[in-house]
Amino acid sequence: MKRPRRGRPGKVELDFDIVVDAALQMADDDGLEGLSMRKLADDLGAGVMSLYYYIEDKEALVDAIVDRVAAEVEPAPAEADWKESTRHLAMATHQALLRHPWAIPLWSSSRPGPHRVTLMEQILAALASADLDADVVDLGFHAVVNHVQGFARQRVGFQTARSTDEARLRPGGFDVDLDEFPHVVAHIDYHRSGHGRHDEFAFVLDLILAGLERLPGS
Amino acid sequence: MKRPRRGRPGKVELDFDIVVDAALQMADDDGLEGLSMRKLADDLGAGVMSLYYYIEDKEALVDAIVDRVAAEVEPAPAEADWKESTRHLAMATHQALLRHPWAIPLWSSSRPGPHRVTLMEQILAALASADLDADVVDLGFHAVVNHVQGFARQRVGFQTARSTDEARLRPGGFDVDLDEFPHVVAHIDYHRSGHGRHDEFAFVLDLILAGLERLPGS
DNA sequence: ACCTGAACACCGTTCAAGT
DNA sequence: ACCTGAACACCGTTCAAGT
Repeated sequence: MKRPRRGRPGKVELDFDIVVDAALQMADDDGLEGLSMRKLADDLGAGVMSLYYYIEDKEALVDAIVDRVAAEVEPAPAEADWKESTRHLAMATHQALLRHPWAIPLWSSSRPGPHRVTLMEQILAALASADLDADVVDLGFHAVVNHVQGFARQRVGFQTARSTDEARLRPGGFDVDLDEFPHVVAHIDYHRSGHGRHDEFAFVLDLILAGLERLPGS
Repeated sequence: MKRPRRGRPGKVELDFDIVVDAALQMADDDGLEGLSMRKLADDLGAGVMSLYYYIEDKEALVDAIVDRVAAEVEPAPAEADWKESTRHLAMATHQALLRHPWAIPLWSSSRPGPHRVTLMEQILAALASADLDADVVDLGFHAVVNHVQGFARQRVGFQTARSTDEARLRPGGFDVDLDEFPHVVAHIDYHRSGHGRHDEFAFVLDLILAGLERLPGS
C-alpha cells in the first residue's frame, strides 16, 4: 500500500501551488482527517520538513485548500441583475461544496483567503445593487450564506445514512429508539422519498430572494 | 502546570457520566482540540485505558458532550403556540451554543444523540402544530436550524477578530488587501459598529417565522 | 466487573544542519 | 535559496494482563 513518489529523495521540485494541489487531491480522496503533512510529503517524494518552506503550518495549508474550493466558483455573468447574480453565486458555491464535502464544515470556521473574500464581495455587491435597505442587504447576505452551508451539510449528512433502517437503528453512536420521535421519522422519510421538489436548494433560495424584496426597509 | 488529580493511581471511581462531565469541562476550558483522552484520564486520576471501558472511542465521547449541550435546551412552555415554541427553542439553542462555542461546528456534522433528537422532535412538532403544508414545515425546520447554526458561527467568528485593523490586515493567514473589497469592508464595519438592531438573531428569526405563514402551501 | 501499563502506529513541528 | 533527518512532544487505540 505504498504511495507512488514523484521523485527520488534528495532533490525534488516543490513550490506553493504544487503542495496545495497535492493537499487538495488528498483531501478529496481521503477526507480532511486523511490529510497529513507526512503522507503529503511522501506523495510528493519530499521530506516532511520541505513543506514548511512553502507553508507556515498545517492550518495555513488547510486555509489554502479551502480557498481553492472558493476559487472554483465562477463570477456571475455581467448582464445578470441582482437576483440572478446572487442565485448564480449561491448555486455555484453549493455545487463546489458538494464536489469537496470536507470543505463544508470549514467554510465559515476557517479564516477566508482571497478567493473566499472575493466571493463574499461578489454576493454583497449583487445585493447592494438591488434597491434594498442596508439592513436588508446584511440580512440577505447571511440568509443566503447560511442556506448554502446548511443545505450542503444536510445533503452530505443524508448521504451517510443510506437506508431508513440504518437511521432508525443508530442515528448516533447512541441507541436512540426513534419510535418515540414520530416527527423526526416523518421528516427523515420525507427527505428520503423524493419529497416532491426535485431541487429544494434552488426552491428555498428563490424563496429567500423573493422574501428580501418584500421586506420593510428599516 | 500539572493538572489536579481526583485520586491516586491504582483505584479510581469512574462511570460514563463522570467521564462525559470531565470531557465537557475540558472542552469548555480548552476548546475541542484541547480535549485529549490522555489529559482527560490524567484529570480523573485514571489510566488512559480505563476510559475505554465506558466509551467506545473518542468520537463517541465527542458525540456525548455535544448531546449534553443539546440537553441544556429547555422545552417550550406547554401553553405556547407554534410560533412561540419555535422561537423559544431556537433562542435557547442559540444561547446553549454560545455557552459552548466548540460545539457549533459539530452541531450538524456529528451524529445526533438522544437529546438532540428530542430537540429536533420538539421543533418539528411545534411547526407541525401550525396550519402549514408539509413542505412548508420541512422548509421552516431547515430555515430555523440553519439560522441558529449560521448565526452562532458568525458571532464567534467576529469575536476572534477584535479590531477592524486586525481584520484588515489578515482575514486569513493570507495577506488580503481589503481595499479591493469595499462591500466586505462595509459589511464588517456594519457588524462591528452596533448596527442598529441590538438583537439581530431574534429579529431575523421572527422574519423567518412570519415568512412561513405567508407561504403558498405547495 | 473493572482497571491497568506497555507497546504500536501514528501525528505536527523545532532545530540545527546540509547543499 | 532550498531541502533535510533526527528528535521532541504529543496523539488514539490494541492487546494481553492484572485484580
